[in-house]
Amino acid sequence: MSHVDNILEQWGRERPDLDVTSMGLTGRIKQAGRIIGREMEPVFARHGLNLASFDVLATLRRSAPPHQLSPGELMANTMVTSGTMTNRIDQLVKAKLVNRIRNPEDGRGFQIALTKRGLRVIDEAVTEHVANLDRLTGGLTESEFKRLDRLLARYLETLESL
Amino acid sequence: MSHVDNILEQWGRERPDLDVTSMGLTGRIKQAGRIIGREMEPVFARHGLNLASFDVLATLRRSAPPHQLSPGELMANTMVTSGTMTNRIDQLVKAKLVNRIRNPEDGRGFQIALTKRGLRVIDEAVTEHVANLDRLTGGLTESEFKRLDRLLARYLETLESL
DNA sequence: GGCGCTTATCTTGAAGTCAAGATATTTATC
DNA sequence: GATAAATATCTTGACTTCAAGATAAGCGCC
Repeated sequence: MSHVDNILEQWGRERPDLDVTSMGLTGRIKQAGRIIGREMEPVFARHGLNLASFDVLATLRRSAPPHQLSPGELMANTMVTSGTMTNRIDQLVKAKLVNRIRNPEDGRGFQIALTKRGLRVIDEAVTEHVANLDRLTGGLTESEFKRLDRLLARYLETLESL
Repeated sequence: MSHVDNILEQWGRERPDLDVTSMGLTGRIKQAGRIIGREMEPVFARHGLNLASFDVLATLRRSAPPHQLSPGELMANTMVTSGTMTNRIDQLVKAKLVNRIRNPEDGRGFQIALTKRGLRVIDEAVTEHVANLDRLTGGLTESEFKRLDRLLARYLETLESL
């Protein structure tokens, strides 16, 4: 029995006036997200990355060649604040995985570009990351996977239109 | 179309060699978890709490009367480290929502107990929290909700036995 | 062309977390 | 009953994040 079921049972005993059905679904989503996140980290670590740096490098990698984005575009894609992004970029520059390139047409802006090494590192890391995600979803049958994926997509739709 | 679908599409263009199907499902779970977390915060804030303090108070509240647990038990239930728990308890003591009670039978240990005010605050907060979670799942039909919940429980089962 | 407004990025300070180690108490062994 | 091992909790230092504000460069209107 899952951690989440325990919590629901306890609430049922101590606050029987509450209907905690919705807490079950949301709790399971958050719990699954935590476990997935925890299981992702070792793969990143093997390539000298963490979730933060992987996130930035992957965002650059999947953007069209020449795999360059401004800090502002990276912020929008990764949903972190400007301070966080400055910090992340600083580290990646230090690790020689990206370069800051001054934008010649707008002196306020930069382009963040993958270095040759950055491209190699993220390509290797993503390949292994996908294999890891396959492992993390491998306990489901194909039918279960499809139904869960479809229902999650539907749920996200309702969440994102709140 | 969701943020997650965009990411999958980009990977499909830039790394067509990868099968990113599993990234879809895991990405949706993590994204849904993020949104749910973000939407939960304002409710906690209305009661002077954040996710961390709500978590501790709720764990105490749903434990059997007299709603007391040791820091170690709280750590096990909330899955944070000892330093974090000490910090959380300190704040709750300062806010007069819990008391540290020396354990007379084991001088190493404490019991953390809800104060009268703590009990009132968490009871009010949980009631509103559940209503909020109802709102966050209200976009699904009853049938969709049930099927999603069941599949998530099944998926968690596979994850927790990794 | 200059003055203010907007935009892009960085800096600062506060908060929360963790890992590692310190402290204090109990339990076990002799 | 003294000493060692185990246990429970707290302390410290480093790290990441965010919000708010600072800095710097472009843009528009007179």
